[in-house]
Amino acid sequence: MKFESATIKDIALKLNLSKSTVSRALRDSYEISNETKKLVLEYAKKINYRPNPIALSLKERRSHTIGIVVPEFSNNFFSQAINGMESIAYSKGYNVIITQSHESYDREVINVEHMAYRSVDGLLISVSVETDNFDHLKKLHDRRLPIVFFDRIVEEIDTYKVVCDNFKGAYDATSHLIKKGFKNIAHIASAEHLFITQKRLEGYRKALEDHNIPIQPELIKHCVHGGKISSEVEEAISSLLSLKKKPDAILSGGDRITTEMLPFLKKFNALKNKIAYMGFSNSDLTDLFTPSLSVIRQPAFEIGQAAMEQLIKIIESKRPILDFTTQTFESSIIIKESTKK
Amino acid sequence: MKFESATIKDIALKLNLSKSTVSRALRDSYEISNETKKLVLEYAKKINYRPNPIALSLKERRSHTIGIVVPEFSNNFFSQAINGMESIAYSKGYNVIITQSHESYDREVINVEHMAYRSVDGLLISVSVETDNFDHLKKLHDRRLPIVFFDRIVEEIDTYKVVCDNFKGAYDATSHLIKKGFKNIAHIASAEHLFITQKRLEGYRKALEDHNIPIQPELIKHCVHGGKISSEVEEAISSLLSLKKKPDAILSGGDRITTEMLPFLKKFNALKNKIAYMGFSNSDLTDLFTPSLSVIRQPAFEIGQAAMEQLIKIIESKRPILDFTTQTFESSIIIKESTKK
DNA sequence: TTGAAAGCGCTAACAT
DNA sequence: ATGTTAGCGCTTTCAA
Repeated sequence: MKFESATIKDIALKLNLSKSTVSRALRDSYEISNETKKLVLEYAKKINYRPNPIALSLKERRSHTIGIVVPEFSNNFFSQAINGMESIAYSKGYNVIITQSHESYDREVINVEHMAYRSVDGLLISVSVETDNFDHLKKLHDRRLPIVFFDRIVEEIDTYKVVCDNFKGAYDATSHLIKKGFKNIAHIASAEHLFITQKRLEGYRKALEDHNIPIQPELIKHCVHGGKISSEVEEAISSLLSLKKKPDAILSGGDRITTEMLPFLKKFNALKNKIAYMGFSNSDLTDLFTPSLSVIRQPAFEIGQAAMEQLIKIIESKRPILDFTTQTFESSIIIKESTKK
Repeated sequence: MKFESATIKDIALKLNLSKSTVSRALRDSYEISNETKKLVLEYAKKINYRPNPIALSLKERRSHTIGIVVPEFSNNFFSQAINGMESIAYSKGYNVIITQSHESYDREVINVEHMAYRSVDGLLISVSVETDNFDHLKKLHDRRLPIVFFDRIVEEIDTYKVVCDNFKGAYDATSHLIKKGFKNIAHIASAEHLFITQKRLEGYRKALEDHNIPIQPELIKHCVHGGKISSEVEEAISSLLSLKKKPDAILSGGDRITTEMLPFLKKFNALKNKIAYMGFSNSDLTDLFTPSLSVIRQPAFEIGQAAMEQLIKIIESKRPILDFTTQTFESSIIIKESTKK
């Protein structure tokens, strides 16, 4: 089943003009007489002519389309960031196509290549939790495909990056817990190799240090799949809860982990004495939980906007950009009931 | 900044062959000698040659790419449906690009046209809440672009459609409330012109009728933006709550409305006597609310899978399909605390 | 077994 | 002011 539409040739034939004249008339070129323009424009309108963007892309090597690759939409941080990206892109005349890696390295590679070869003008990406090899991105970067990283950035590729101050987010949250009087604070972190995991872990550690609390390695758990697999979160929690010296508070290192851990903690807290918890989360619904959830919230929309702005800057820059910067946003700590002493 | 990659021409030049020979060798044509093939393949591999899909699309009028348009990702129903679609598409060798209409008619038109002209092989769409003119879709449908509707379907366009039994979902939910002993059941519905709104409303009405409860028009509210605007939900609720004869239960007609109404009801219920509530929702988090939320859940993943299967069926069909069917899935009623008497 | 040439839809340099 | 031609990367007749 094919999908046909009118071409310049059709117009040229019908009007007894050459393709180039038609092309020029459509683009309102100064060299075309008003009558001809009018003729062409009218007929084009009549048959609902639309330039074929595929042909245009082939010709111009530009598609005015930007590719976005995120781990998953159901994570609110990403859907909000995407909204920010779209708002900028649309205002600057770009279209946007979006795919999910589903936290799979293989899927990410396929999606990235598909987009690149589909001639997107640039790529905005937050890598999957599995991704610890960056060749697929390096290759494209070396070939001058504009790329901007956000959130889960790739340190070793030199381009614009937009992140949250993950160190500070975790530091502030941990400090808050300490000030509240919690002593045994556990951290359920995401995959170890992720840059943001490392930063958040550092923030957690530093807060403990600064308050002279010894770091207990058994209180630090990693979720290899970033919480995507419920059982890994369950295991992390149950191993924490089976320690001789149980934690009295838990800090989650990622959106997915945060929501996955809630049912387990809720069940546990219903029986025994309370464990406080908080975590990174951009969900809109955290106030509706009982207890309402204390969270570290990232300005996802703004991060998305900034990333898109940087990307378009690269795309539209005449000369190669040399001094790439990393833009850092502040996250905010929102204290609710789940961290009440 | 341009993004260059190796072409058939490069290979031909380097190997002193013609473009056509190289093309054939790459496609393993029988007419090419094994030596030549080997030569070409090796060199192609060496320079990491990839065919340019833009050129291919221009030539073949096929992109092996499917476009998906949904109102918004943050609605779990849609992100789950997308996951179902992807699972089928990938298994059949298609790629997928996704956009959000943000419940805006204008944005939907732009996205749909962008995809169509970007040469997607087919389109999967659930229309925005604002969409009550379908010309943009009819036009493409008339031009033989394969389209499948899911969830928010367009009745008047003849193609495959995949939906939930919205009538039954609302009917069962309302019946449940009635059996629980609620007498004054309100319904906060989505935009009136949407087909699914009508079906859900019908289900609600029919359940009341079947139980000999008179329908009170003042208990039926519509959210023109489908709950996307928090204030419209607030207004609906406060006008319900200011009735002389207040409802004792509320049925929400859409995911977005459901989550938006929760804070208001929670606040209200904290003070006065309880109002029960339930609604359509595919959120993973409804069990974490207090009270845990009774919901009508749709098999979003399966709906997505079915829709994608139908679409690929159209795309790959040699002859035009004449007898289009509408596939209907059952939703399930999950009873939790929010509807306890 | 290989090559030359046309064509997909469009633009642009180069005629006229 | 308009037409001719070449070319973007690829496939595919048609010739050799």
